[in-house]
Amino acid sequence: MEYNAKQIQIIEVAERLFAQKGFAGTSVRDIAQAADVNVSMISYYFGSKEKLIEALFQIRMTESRSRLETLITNAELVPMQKINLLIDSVIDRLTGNQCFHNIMMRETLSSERNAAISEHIMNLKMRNIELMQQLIREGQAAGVFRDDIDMSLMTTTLYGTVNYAIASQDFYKKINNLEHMDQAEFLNHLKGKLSQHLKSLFKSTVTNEHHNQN
Amino acid sequence: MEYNAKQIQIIEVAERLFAQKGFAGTSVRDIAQAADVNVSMISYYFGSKEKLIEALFQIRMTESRSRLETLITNAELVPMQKINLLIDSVIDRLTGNQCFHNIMMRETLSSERNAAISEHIMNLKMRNIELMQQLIREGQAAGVFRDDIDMSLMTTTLYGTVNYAIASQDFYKKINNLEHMDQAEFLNHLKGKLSQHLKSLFKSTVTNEHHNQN
DNA sequence: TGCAACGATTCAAACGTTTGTTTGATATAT
DNA sequence: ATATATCAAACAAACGTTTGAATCGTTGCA
Repeated sequence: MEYNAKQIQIIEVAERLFAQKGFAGTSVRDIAQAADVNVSMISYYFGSKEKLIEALFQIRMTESRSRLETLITNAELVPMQKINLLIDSVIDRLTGNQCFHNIMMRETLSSERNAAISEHIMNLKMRNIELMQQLIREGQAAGVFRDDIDMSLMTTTLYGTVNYAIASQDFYKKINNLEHMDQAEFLNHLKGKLSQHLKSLFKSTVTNEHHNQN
Repeated sequence: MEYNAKQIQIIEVAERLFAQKGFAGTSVRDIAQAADVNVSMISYYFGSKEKLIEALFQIRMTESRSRLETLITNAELVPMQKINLLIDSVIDRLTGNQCFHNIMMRETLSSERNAAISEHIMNLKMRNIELMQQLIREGQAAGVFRDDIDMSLMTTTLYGTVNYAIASQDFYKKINNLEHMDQAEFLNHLKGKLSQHLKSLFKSTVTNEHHNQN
């Protein structure tokens, strides 16, 4: 499915509004006005509001497909370097697509799920955890990673931390007295801090050195 | 502000529905039907749908106030034990009030914020981070914690991990082949895993031993 | 070049529902 | 008898979607 310029314009505006106010909280008239098109264009191009958000997911999901996989699997790096690469990649991906990941988080929080969207999210998570699994196994085979790593909880910490940091960035700004920064400057700062934090967190937990039971 | 039995019934039903479908996605008629009361009772008792969710926040926030503070500050425990107590307390609080924290997460993700609710959330986060700050300072004064701990990112990892784990519990269940468990059994399992995971994560990162720069 | 014909696009208006809230009559309890 | 609680019904506004006429850009033929 390819989309013309006007359709993409509508999708991008809808993405921003869905992130700001939620799917149910955004009316098709809101979207039409912000995208500067007639209300009926949304039904005309997408069929319905529901199909519009499905189109958004379809686009963003195919965009992200296999961007990282080859980079990580092919690089000739030691396992810990690959983990660090993965961490930075997740930080970049989530900070670079805040609106979409905001929407995805909202969908994850919902019980009444759109089937098509649920499957998109499920597929993405499967890919992510398989990638992580592969990296961990590599490190274990090389003898530098511990054998008792809880994979799904490591990914939970990775995505959970970055997601939560982005969601409460206003609070983080206030707490750390960074309100003087503009958005781009602040985001760079946050990315650097997150990268440093998560890398040191993962290093201490994942490597064999200095391992002691609690 | 005290509420009678019927009001509490309405609030609890609303909490469940807001968590399942979002605030905007839940109609007052949904709530009235699920709570088995007439539609007009919501306006009658709370004034409006907006005031209803504010009442929910007011109740849940005052409930949680100063439950933990005294427990932690007064206990005669070593700093690391206090941190572990904090971790378990956060896990208990978030798993025990999934609906409410789901709603709070949704509010955090929103840009168009209700002022009263924003302030409740801000106050809660302030209390949480001050508590963490106090514990960390104690450990540093005792010489067992590192001096360069990023407080706000540690809390981000703590809350982010637990929140994300709860939000994607269905996925976690599927990944770890735990679909045979009933909800209570699974939740216990998840709490145990989270506790173990976060404690080991914090221990390696926070303590002075084996510290090496990356 | 001129023009008819065509499908794709755009629009204001209207459609039928659903929304949050109010009303006014009735029931219950103190 | 007085205040509180409950209800079906009605309210205007907002909702997602459809309609049908108007406009646009391209193509085929004279």
